[in-house]
Parts: sequence; structure tokens; C-alpha cells
Amino acid sequence: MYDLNVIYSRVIALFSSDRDVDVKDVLAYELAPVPTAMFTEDGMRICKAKSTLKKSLQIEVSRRNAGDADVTVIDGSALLWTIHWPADGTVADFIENVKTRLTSYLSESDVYLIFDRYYDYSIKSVTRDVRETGVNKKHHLLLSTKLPAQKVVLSSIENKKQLNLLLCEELTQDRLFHLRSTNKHKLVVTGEDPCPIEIKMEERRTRYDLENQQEEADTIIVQQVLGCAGEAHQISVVSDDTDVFVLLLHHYHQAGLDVPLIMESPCKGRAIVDIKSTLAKHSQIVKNLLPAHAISGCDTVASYYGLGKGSVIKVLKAGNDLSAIGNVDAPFQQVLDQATAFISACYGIKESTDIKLREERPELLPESTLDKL
DNA sequence: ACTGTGGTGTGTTGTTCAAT
DNA sequence: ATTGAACAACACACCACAGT
Repeated sequence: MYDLNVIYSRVIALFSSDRDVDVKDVLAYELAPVPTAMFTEDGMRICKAKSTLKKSLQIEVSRRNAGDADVTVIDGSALLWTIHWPADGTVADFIENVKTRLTSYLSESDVYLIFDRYYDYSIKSVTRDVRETGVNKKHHLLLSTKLPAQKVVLSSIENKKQLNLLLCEELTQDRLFHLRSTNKHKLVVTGEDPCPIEIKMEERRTRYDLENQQEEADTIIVQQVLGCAGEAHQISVVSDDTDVFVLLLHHYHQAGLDVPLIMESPCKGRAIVDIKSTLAKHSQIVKNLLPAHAISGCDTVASYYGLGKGSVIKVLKAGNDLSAIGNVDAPFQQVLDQATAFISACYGIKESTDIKLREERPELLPESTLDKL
């Protein structure tokens, strides 16, 4: 890892030595593998207040007015947390509970169930290491295994991976479950395999049209929502992740959809978000919402010191443009300029897009801001 | 996994007053 | 008239805890 203190003391030592060192010269380099505003000693600091973004933008709708969806897309990892965890049972008992829950969804609508994938050596492994604090006991899970504590299974990647695997296996193989639950609507399960499996009674087919190599359930959810947007009359997404919320808003806008789309939590009684009216209310900022969320801190991007999602939205509403970010055709300099301008605006610096600012107009960059940067 | 709440601490802004 | 210091009010981020 890196040690900011070591770097800092070396620089101090350089200054105090006789060698001719220019401050500007030193500061022209990164001095650290990640920008210093972004991390704490123990690594990257992940944005903790993601949910404020969702909370301040969302438009709630009551259960009664939400209407009935004919397609339900479910985030598997969020679902697992809310299903009754048998205190004194086996893994099979828990899976049985999952099936019961799915059956209740299946009686209303088609169900697309999506689990996180865990590829080795992905960019996310770093994030995982941070998250896996606390209990870290690895179990070997079989159907007949006595179920360990919820926390142990669901917060350890290794254990969760096994549980997901067992679940997918069971959901796609259990014919009794298929006959009982999929007589009215179909079930599409997405697990480790790139192609989802569709089940309808005795039929079992692979949905090559929905093939996806993505690791994150978030993006797969959105892909499948878009995939069935054509036929469905109303879509419901079961997830309370902010990332999903942002992605949905963005793509709903991009694709110019018109289907009623709601987002509900796997826990009954939580707020239900109406994506369509949320979009209508914030139509002037959706275009820049995804890039803004991306650079101001999300799962794999550390957030900036002292910048919450609240101020980001404020700056966004002031009309800062971020259209080049995420656009593969945009020249790199433009991307850089826009991002710089945006982050500057977040720290309260109004006009300049140039990093040379500090030399030209030092009065715009007070000490306190410098400390942050 | 996420939500929600209350308490705490920090930083920013705006006001007043006095001195230059 | 301008500047700086001191102060209060406010907003925001952070943390711990409890809950589903």
C-alpha cells in the first residue's frame, strides 16, 4: 500500500535540505497513487452517503397509486437480506423461504431475478477487501449444512458466492417449484452464467438475447428492464440501491421510454419511487446525473473530502455541463475540463476551468480549500 | 444489504464593530 | 471606504445505534 505520511515527510525533508526544490514542481505530481483528497490511511474511502442522492431526488408514490406491474426485476443480493433467516435451520430451509417469496411475486407478474457475480481479480476486489471487515469466517455450504448466522454468510463474499450458486441451482432445477409457481408467469434467473435461464412450467430455455458479462447486478438489472420495456405495461424494480436508481433514471431518459416504471424496496412498506415522475421533475439535470454521481463518489470511486451528494445536486442544478464524461468520442481534454470545472464548483469556485488557477488568481483559492484539495 | 435518527463536530457565511 | 477580528447562525458531514 501507500503511506501518505512517508511521502509528506520526505517532501518536508526535501524542503529543509539545501537542495533547490520548487514547491510548484513537487505539487505538479500526484504524490500518491490516488488523489489525496480521496482516501484515508486504511485505503479508499467509499462514499457513505449515497442514499442521500436518491432521497433528495426521488418522488414517492403510495402503494395504492403504484398500480400493478406485469414485470418485476429483482436485485438478488438485496432480496436475500430481507428474507426470514431461520435461526435454527439448514441452508435448504432458507432456500425454501426464498422460493416462497418468489412464488408471491410470480403470482402477480413475470420475474427477473438477478444475482451479483463475483469474478476473481476484478476491479471490485479492492472494494471487497474493505467491506469484509468483522466476521470473516469461511464456511463450506451445502444444502444440508446448518445455516450460519446471517451476517456471516451475507457479508462474506466467499460464503455469499456459495449461497448464490446453490440458490441458482435450486431455482433452475426444482421442477416441483416450477410447476407450482410458474404456471401463470415466467421466471428468469441470472446467476454466474452470462446468459439468464428462463423457466415456464416444464420449459427451460436459455435467454441468449439477454447475454451479459457484467459483474454488477445493478447494470444487469437495468439491461433487463430495458430489454422488456417494449412488451411490458408496467415494470417494477425491486432494489433500494442508489446506483440502480441513478442508472434507471439515466437510461429511461436516454431510451426515451414511456412505460410506467417504479422502484420498490424488497422490504414491504418502504417507499415506492416513481421513476417516470421523478424524471419529469428533474428533467433538466438527468442528463448530467450519471456522470455527476460517477465522479463524486460511488462504489468504485472514492468520494471527495467534504463533498456530500447534497452539494453535488446543488451544483448540478446550477447548470454545470458534464456531457463529455462517459462519451467515448469526446476529446480527453474536454472530459478533463468539464470534470475539473464541476469539482471546482463543488468546492465553491465559480469560473475557472484551468488548473493553473492557483497561480493566476490565488485569491479564489483560500487556504481552507487548499487543505481540502 | 439498506433506512432512519439524533447527537457531535467542523467549516462557511454573514454581521457587527473597531481600526486603518 | 476598506479591511480584519470576533462572533453567531447555519449547513453539512460523520458516527453510532437501532431497525427491517
